[in-house]
Amino acid sequence: MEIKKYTLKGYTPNPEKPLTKAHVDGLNPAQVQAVTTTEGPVLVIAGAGSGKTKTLVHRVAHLIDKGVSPSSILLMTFTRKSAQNMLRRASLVGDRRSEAVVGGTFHSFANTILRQEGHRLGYRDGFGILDKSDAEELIAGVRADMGAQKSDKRFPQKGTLADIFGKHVNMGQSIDHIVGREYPQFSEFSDKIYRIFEAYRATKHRLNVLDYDDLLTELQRLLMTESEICLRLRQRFAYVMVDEYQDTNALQADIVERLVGPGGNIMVVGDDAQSIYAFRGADIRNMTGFHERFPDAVRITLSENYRSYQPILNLTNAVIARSRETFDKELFTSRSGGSLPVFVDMSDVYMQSAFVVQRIQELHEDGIPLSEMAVLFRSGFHSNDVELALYAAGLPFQKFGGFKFIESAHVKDVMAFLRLLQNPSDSVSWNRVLMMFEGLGQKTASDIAIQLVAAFQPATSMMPESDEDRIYAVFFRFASRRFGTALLALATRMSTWGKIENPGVVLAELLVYFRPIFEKRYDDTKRREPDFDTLMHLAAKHADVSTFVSELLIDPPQLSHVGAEAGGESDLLTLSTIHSAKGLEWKVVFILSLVDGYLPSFQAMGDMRQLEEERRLLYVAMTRASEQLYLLKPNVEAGWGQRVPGMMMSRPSRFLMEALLENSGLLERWSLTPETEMLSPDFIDIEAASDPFEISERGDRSKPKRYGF
DNA sequence: ACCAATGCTTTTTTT
DNA sequence: AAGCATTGGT
Repeated sequence: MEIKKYTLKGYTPNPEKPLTKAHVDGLNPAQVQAVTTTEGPVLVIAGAGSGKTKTLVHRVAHLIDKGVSPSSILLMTFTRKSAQNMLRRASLVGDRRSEAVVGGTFHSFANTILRQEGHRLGYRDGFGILDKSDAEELIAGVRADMGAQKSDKRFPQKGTLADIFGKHVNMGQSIDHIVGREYPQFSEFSDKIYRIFEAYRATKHRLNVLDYDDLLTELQRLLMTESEICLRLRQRFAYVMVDEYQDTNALQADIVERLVGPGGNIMVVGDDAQSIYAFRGADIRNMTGFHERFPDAVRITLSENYRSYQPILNLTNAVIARSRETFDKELFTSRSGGSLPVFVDMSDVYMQSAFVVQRIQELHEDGIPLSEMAVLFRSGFHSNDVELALYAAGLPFQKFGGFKFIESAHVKDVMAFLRLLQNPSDSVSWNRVLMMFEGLGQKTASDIAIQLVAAFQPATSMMPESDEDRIYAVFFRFASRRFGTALLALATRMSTWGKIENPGVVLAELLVYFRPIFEKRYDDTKRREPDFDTLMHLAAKHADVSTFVSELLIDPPQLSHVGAEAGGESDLLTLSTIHSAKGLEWKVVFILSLVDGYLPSFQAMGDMRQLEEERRLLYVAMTRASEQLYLLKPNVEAGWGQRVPGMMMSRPSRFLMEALLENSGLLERWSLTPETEMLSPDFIDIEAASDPFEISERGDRSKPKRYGF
């Protein structure tokens, strides 16, 4: 039946809320400008705590109220969680329509597009995704095939190769160039490294898998070669916003540019002072050179800080003042009052833990919820001792960053089965699964895996075969081996699982099968057990196995650990690496082990660029605090570090000392007495202080060993 | 030839 | 805690 079109004149689609100024109320002039400048390219320099998220949220609501369709707004953020957060907040400011906004990370966006259009690039349906360790394993295999013999003792390790490949791809520079600059010791091999890279690429294609970088490069290739799709996407996403732009790399910037096209509407938001991902190719020139890419870009700077009290800002400003930023923005606030950041010097990490626990308990008793407090640190393991102390004190916490639970061996075991259901030619997962059988080792596993991959190549036979038939065909060749029966039993199971849609159900069945293997393989099953519940919980959120698997790999929950008492608690203390704390804030922040060697970390010393990144890391950590900031400095022993094991590190972070050079009154110092009992704030004049802040003569930067004594 | 158990080393930060 | 290299056992 034909439906007649009838146009209502002078009528725009009815927003659930009328067009009002609601979306600019409560914003400062710069924020209003950012919200209302909707057309053309816009660069927003947003200092820490300057209401960046609020601005983005209001902008989304504003666009929707203007009549822009929510599904034509694309919001790129650092994690899926932060996208969801923003869209939830936007729905409070505006209405529920904002939930239809497309949001996520570059990788998840690429994944979505490639699932739809990947066949144009030669991928079969249900391509798999390799996480970092899978990728490294595959690289190791390729390297072995190409005969990087043992005699080449100095040939790069798989992890190094992966790093080189990653930088090559993300920074858009030749392998030769990267190796020459960052790995000069391998210069002579750069030819061979390049050949391994090409072979690795071919292998991935054969296995129908993409690694993290491929998600981006293949999206880029799609945009380049399929102009029709590119144009369609440009029309579809008429308004693009990118958060944390300072942490994007050349590849991502190129994708943005292609996606937006000439004359498109793009807003990027970032803060060069908070750029902390250069180690994986992030390039600040995406921000500083924004005007070269988009000449008519409007630049807006948000520098009023709504988060922290002035004393905290004074210190953070002093820390960052010594780095050379491109965009000047001394942060200021109208939040008066607040106490000085506290510096506590302690003799070892046990004392540090005792202090953290006791102070948190006191503040908690004073009425500050645990969820308003955080303990931050440079590297995952820096919090080990604090975690033990928190357990002992019965304080519930959650830990972000460092090892993720998805990376632990038993979780990877389970996931390997699921990934094979998604993509049966994933030889990395086959290897993992096959090695679980008794009497089946490295060699046989890889033999079987090779045959399986061959069986899944397209056009192997004229007859269309089902996945399970192909698997059976291969397994039958090994039926007479010791593990033959078990192998065939697995094939049967897999074909059953393959028919179930609901990932929760598949996982439950899978766990029944896996449990005996699990019990035998691990001796600390008690500790690992709870992760299966977590997995079940996550699986329940997804519609099918394939999306469950890829989402878990692309946007893994950052949670690495939940404290024992934390089961049903809702008021949890946060422990987090500084990287994972990006964009968040708490009333009270403790920064652990502010020792030269931990922050800056050893490995960053001796390289100015890396050192500068460490400084920004400290800046990010300190600007997370709104009311109270505790800087902790125990003496630590360099245990297993490559450099001088056993060396005592007792100098406060150089960044802190430098910040205090001109004004030592930025801090308050507390001294602890060993009776577990804490003294009331004990004001010590920094000038009069003894050892820790004494500025000694420093050697040149190329000799990092001199620091720390 | 292949598997599996044992002991040594390594650990930044993450999509 | 997981990966590596070595070695002993089948």
